[in-house]
Amino acid sequence: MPTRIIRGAMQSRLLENLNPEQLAAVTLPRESAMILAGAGSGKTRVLTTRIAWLIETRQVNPLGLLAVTFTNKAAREMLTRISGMLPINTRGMWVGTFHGLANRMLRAHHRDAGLPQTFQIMDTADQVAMVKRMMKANGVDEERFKPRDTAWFISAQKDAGLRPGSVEAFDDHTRQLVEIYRMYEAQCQREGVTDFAELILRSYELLAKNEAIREHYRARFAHILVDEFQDTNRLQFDWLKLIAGSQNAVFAVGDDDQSVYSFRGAKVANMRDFEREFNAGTIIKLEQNYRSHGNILEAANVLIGHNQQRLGKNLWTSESQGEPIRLFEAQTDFEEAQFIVEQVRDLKATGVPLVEVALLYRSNAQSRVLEHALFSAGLPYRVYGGLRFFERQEIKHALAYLRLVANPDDDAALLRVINFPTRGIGARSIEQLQDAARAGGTSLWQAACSRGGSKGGASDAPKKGIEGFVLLVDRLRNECSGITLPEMIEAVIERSGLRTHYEAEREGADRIANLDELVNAAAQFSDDPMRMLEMEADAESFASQGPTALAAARQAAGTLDADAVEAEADAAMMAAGFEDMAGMGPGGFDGDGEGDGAGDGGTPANAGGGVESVEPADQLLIQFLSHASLEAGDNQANAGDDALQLMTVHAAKGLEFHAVFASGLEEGLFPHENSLDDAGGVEEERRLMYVAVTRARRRLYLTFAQSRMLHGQTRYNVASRFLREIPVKLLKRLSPTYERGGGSTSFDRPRTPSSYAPVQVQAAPKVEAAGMPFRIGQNVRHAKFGNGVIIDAEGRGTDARVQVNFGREGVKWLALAYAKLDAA
DNA sequence: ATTAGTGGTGTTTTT
DNA sequence: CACCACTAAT
Repeated sequence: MPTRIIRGAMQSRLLENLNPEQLAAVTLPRESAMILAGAGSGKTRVLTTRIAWLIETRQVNPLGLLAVTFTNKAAREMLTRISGMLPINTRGMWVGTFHGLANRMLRAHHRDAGLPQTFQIMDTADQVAMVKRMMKANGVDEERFKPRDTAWFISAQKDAGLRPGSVEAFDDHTRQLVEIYRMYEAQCQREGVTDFAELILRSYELLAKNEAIREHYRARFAHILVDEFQDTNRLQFDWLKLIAGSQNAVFAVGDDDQSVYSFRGAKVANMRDFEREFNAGTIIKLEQNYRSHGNILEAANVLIGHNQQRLGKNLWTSESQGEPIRLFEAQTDFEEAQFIVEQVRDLKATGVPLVEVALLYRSNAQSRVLEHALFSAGLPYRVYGGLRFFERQEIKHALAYLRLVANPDDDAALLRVINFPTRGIGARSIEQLQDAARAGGTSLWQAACSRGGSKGGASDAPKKGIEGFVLLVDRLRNECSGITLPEMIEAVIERSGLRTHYEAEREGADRIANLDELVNAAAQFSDDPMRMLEMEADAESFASQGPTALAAARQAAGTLDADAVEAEADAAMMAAGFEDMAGMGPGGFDGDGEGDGAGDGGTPANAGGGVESVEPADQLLIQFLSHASLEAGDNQANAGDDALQLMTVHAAKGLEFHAVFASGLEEGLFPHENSLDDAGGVEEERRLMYVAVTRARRRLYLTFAQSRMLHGQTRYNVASRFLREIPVKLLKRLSPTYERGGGSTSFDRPRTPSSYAPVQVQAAPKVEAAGMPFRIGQNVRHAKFGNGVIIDAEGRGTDARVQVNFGREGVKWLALAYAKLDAA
C-alpha cells in the first residue's frame, strides 16, 4: 500500500484552513508550550488537530500521549474529533479528565497506592456525611465546625497537595480542623474509600514515591496535552509536572479570561508559572474569533477590559457587526421569563432549532421560574446541572447496596441503607454498632456481623434488625455472583425492598421510573465501547506489578497475554493504515512495551480477571460504580430531542449557540453577592459574564428583572454593573409586547459607578395609608448613599422606617424621622 | 425505637 | 422554599 501518498494527503488535509497561529501551535516541535486561546478561537480544534498531526506524522503512537480535560464532555468531544480526523481506534488512549485518569492509574496500581482494588469514590454529599460522622464520633462541636465547611477545608488542603501533617495551623480553630482532617483520612483508609481530591493527591503521591511507576509513565507519555489550563489547581499542576519530568512536552491550552473555578482551587497564576516551571519555549496567542458576530465580540472585549489582572489578549473577527445585542428590563422574574418565552417562540418560528438556543443563569435556583414559563408555553427544554441522575436519593440507595456487595467495609454505604427501607434499626442501634466498630477497629459491617451472629444472649429487638440486614446483604452478594450487571441491580431493587417501599409512597412513581432507568443505564454501560478504556487499565496493572504478577495474570486471564496485547495493538495499527508503526513501542521512544494495549480481544469480561480473584462481573460492577461517581450523569433523559438548553453559565463554558439568553443580570445575583467581598471576586464574576457573552454566535439577549422571588421572598434588585460596562451603541432596548408606559428605568440613569440603584415599579402596593410617604418599590435618593429603592417599610408617623436597597452601598433600614430621603 | 410534625436556618458556581 | 435538627406522639 502506498503509505507515503496517503500520509501526505492526510497531512495536508489536517492542516488545511488553519490560520498562521493555529498552524504554528499544531506543528510545534516537541517542547512545552502555552497556547493562550481566546473564546471561540478554535482551541479544541488546535488541541485535537495537534494530536492527530503528531500521530499522523509518526511522532507519537496513539498510546504514547496523554490528553487531560476537566469535564467528561470535553474528553468525549476530543475523542470524537480525533476519530473523525484519523482512521484510528481511539480505544485505549489516555484521554480523559484529571479525576478519570487518576482513578484509572490508581486502579491499575491499587496495591502500590495502598488502596483496595474495590475502592469507592465518594461524592460531595458522601464526603460531608463522613465528616459529620467523624465529628460526632469525636465530640466536635457542630456549631463551631460545620460539616460542610470542614469538608470543604479538607478538600482545599488536598487540592493544595497537603496531608494533615503538612498543613500549617497557627490558630486553634485551624488545628482542630486539621485534627478532623486526620480522623477523616484514617477513616477513609479503613473503609477503602476516596473522594475527588484524594484521587489526584493519591495518584500524585504514587508517582512521587514509586520511581518505577513514575518512569513507566514518563517513558510512555512523550506528549502531554492539557485543556483549560487556567482551571488547574496547585495539585493538578504538580501532577502534570511529575508525569512530564524534564523530557516530555506539555502542550497547555488555556484562557485566563475564562478562569471561573477559583472557588474550587483553580489558580490562574498557574498560567504564568507554567512558562518557568515547565521550561516553556513558546507562547502562542490565538486571537481570531470564529464564533461570534462583531457586536457580540466587541461587547465581550470591552467588558473583560475592565479586569486588571489579565495576561492580555484581544479577540477580533472578520465577521460583520451583525445584530445589536438585545437588552430587556423586566419588572419581575416572571415577566422576564415571559419575555424569553416569546422570543424563543419567534426564533423557533424563523427556523432556529431549539438546541441552538441557550438560556443561561448564574445560579441553579433561577431555573425554576424559567422552567415554569417554558412548561406552560409547551416549549421543550432540557436542564443541565442541578440534581443529576446518580445523585438522586433512590439511585444512591440502590448504589449503596451495590457498593456493599462490592465492598462491605464501605461504612457510608452501610449507613445509607442499613435502615432504608426501615427495618427497625434506629439511631441507638447504629450508635452501638459504631461503638463496637471503633472498639474493635473494624468496619461497621464487621461489627454488624459479629453482633448479629455471635453475641446471642439477650433477645434484643435491634439485633434482629441488624441480623436481617446482614443476611440480606450476604444473600445479595451470593445472588450477584454469576449474573450480569443489570440483573444485579434488578436483584438489589427487588430484594432490598426499595421497589416495594417506593410503590407505597405517594410521590414514588418517578423514583420507580428512575430505578428502572438505572437498570437501563447499567445495560448500556455493559455494552459501551468507552468502558473498554478502563478494562485496558487493568491489563496494564498486571504489567506494572512485575513479571511474576504478569505471568500469573496471563494464566488467569487466559485470552490475555502480552503477545495477544501486542498483536491486538498491531492489528489496530494495520487497520489504521500504519503498518510501519506496528510493532513499535508505545510513545515511539521507549522500548518497554509493557502491555500498553487494548485488551478486549472479543471477550472483554476476561480482561479484568486474575491476580486478585475478582470476578469479571464484579470488575464490571466496580467500574460502573466509579462511573456513577465520576460522571454523575445528566438529569433529564430525552437528550436527542430538539429542546431549549437551560444551564448555569459555568456549565455553558466551552459550548456555543446560535442564540443565547443571559438572564438575571442583577447586582447581587450576577455578580453574586457572595463574591463581592473577597479579592478578585468581582473580576471572576466578570470573567463569568465574559463566558456567557462569548457563547453566542449570532444573537445575544441580556435580561434582568427589577424584582425577583428568591428563597421565598421578593427581592428588589438593580441592574448588574456588567450591563453598564457594555457600550450603549451595541445595545438595543426591547419592550414587552404589551407596551407599558414610558418613564425612565434603572438602566437609563446616569452611569455613575455608585448608582446601581433605581427601579421604577408602576403599581407598587401601598404599605400604610397614613404616616408612610413612601411605597415599596419606589425610587429614593439619600445624600450619602445615593439612589436606592424601597424594599420594605414599617411603622407610621415618627416611628416610620423603610428598608432601602442602595445597590453597591448595601441594604439599609432608615428611620424617616432622621434620614432625609427624597423621592427620586 | 420510629416516625411525623415543627421550627430554625441559610443559600454560587462543580469534577 | 428546602433542608436540617429537634420534639412529641405512636
